[in-house]
Amino acid sequence: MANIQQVAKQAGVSVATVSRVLNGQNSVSAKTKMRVEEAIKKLNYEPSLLGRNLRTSESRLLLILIPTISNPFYLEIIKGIEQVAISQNYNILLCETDSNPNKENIYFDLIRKKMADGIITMDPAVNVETLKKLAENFSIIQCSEYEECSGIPYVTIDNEEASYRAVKHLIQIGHHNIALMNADEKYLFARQRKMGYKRALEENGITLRNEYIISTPNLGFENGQHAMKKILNLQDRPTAVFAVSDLLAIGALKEINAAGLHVPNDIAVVGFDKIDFSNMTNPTLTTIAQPMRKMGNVAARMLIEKIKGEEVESILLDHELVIRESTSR
Amino acid sequence: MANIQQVAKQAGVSVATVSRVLNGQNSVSAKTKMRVEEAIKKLNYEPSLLGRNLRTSESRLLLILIPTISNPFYLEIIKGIEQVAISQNYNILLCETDSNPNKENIYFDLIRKKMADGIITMDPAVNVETLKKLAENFSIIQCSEYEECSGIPYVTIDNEEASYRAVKHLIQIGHHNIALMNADEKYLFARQRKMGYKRALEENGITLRNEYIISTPNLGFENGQHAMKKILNLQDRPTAVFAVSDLLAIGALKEINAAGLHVPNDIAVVGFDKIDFSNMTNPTLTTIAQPMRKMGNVAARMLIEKIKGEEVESILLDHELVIRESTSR
DNA sequence: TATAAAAATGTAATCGATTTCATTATTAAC
DNA sequence: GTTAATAATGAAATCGATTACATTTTTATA
Repeated sequence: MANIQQVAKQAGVSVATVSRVLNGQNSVSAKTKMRVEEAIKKLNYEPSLLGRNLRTSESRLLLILIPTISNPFYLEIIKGIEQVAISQNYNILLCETDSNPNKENIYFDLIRKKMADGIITMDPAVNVETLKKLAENFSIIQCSEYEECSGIPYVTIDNEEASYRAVKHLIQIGHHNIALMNADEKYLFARQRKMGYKRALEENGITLRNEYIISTPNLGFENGQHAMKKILNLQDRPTAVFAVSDLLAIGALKEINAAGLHVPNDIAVVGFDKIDFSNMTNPTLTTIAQPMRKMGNVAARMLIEKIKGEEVESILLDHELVIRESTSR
Repeated sequence: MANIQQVAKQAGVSVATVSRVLNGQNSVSAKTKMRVEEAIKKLNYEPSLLGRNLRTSESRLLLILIPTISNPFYLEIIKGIEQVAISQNYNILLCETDSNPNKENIYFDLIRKKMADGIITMDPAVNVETLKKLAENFSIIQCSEYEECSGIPYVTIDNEEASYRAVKHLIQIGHHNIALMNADEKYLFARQRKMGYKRALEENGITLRNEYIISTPNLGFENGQHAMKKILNLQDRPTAVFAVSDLLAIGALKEINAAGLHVPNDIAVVGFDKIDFSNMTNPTLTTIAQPMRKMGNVAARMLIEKIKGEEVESILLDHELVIRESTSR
């Protein structure tokens, strides 16, 4: 495990010259460059990033905060982030917060202690104040879910509009009794999607029924099952369900099946996200496709710009309604 | 952004003393300790890990190499690793290799350049020689999949036995024509599971039929669909399928359904891994449960021991057959 | 060939912590 | 009240790179 000093000695030059070769500066003569490269090869030298990072005051590490690693929705975003990060010589540290402020704090500490250069958070509902304060001194980008008045740049989709389209689709194929399986309204996206749902109903002269709106604490499969159970027990059973996450929708699918009912004949189902599994269910799931890969790309690009000290603006990306078996007979 | 010098100045002590307070050494008098702590608070000081890491020659970062982030099988292992890592003050860098040597090399470089203290790899089939050489100088543990004669410690399950049990279960419920949906035999686990399959057949006097063994390049959902298509086209269609991964099995389920056949009445299906989704399908999937969480825990513990310079031994963990709807009528 | 300009190289400071060793302050023992 | 032992503190080296600035070498120009 040689260091730069030993390489310099071996090549008969100063450490500065070795460093110049290492960083591809062209103020080194071809001859010395050769000598240095030979020394590097001979000693099997690899420059330590610990030394470099201290000197340059950067870690080239980006933090990604997600509530849970179990929702495939995030995975595709992560891939998108990584793609850009790697190409710009950054690496990513994946941080599962479990929406737990304590766990989140462990990762916040990493940026406070200079072990990370920036944060992409997909879980800003926790610890908003800390996040805001942190954003004053460090580079932070919000991805998918965001805090409205935090002043922290974000990339996301138009949730209200997406939700509106999903519900409108159900109405167009003839449904009037449409349930909304929503997330906890502490999440902005939940509030937005509810608005879209309402707008679609209103525009089509359908009266909103509060008992048709069910809220779940999380976006997991089991939550979908549980919520669906409640829906199936309603007096006037809805003929369609719009779930704000594919996992919820898949849980609903399962529960409807278990009740001996048929999708979409008895109950139509629409999900949200277009995770890979939404195509593996039986029937396949109609859903709103989010441009997850692109969202990741954009978030990473924004963050890196922010780290460089540039101004960045928030961005809304497009979404798409993907009609599949769960809404077509 | 204060540094240790400024804190020392503010508190009227030397940097050594500040460092001692920081690291909780008890050779500091209560009075000075107070003064230092006040200075820290006043200056809002956070010690830089860049400086510390250079001095201590460690990064406290662990690399986790996985072929793809899309298979939930790995996610639970990762959680297990993280649990132990965090508790020991390590952080993990998740590295998706796509089984691509070039991508793998990017991450290998991270350890060569001291930016990581160790590696847990779940994808040793790529770049075996490089891995072996790396293991001479750095701490590496293999998890789940491993290279037999590499001399690198591993934690995994008894794949042959697990496979044997799965197939035996199918035989016990009356099946004789059992297909094996296997992975590419370049993977050790694929070879081992094939052996278990063979042993179960032999012990029960069932003749092995080569056309019943289908091999897929990857463990994805689509591979399962594709392989199942082939199986359904066989002259003498098997009445049961054992797939070496839940994703494959879920793909198979889908395909069987699409063909208008019923699981398990027409064809029984057994998967492998017990990923969360194996319980969300319809019917739910009989599968071999791997102790993923524990495997992650153990791998992390082994790696940290190895980093400390201790000797570590390879470990085999228990597995379990979970019987669900796809094999019970 | 002498001199100025440009290119190549070296010296030493620097990043921000930890830690060894030396020194000073405190306590204990007689 | 000494002296020895112990506790507390500080000075300075160190980890391994980068880089500003100084110096030397080379090239270009007249």
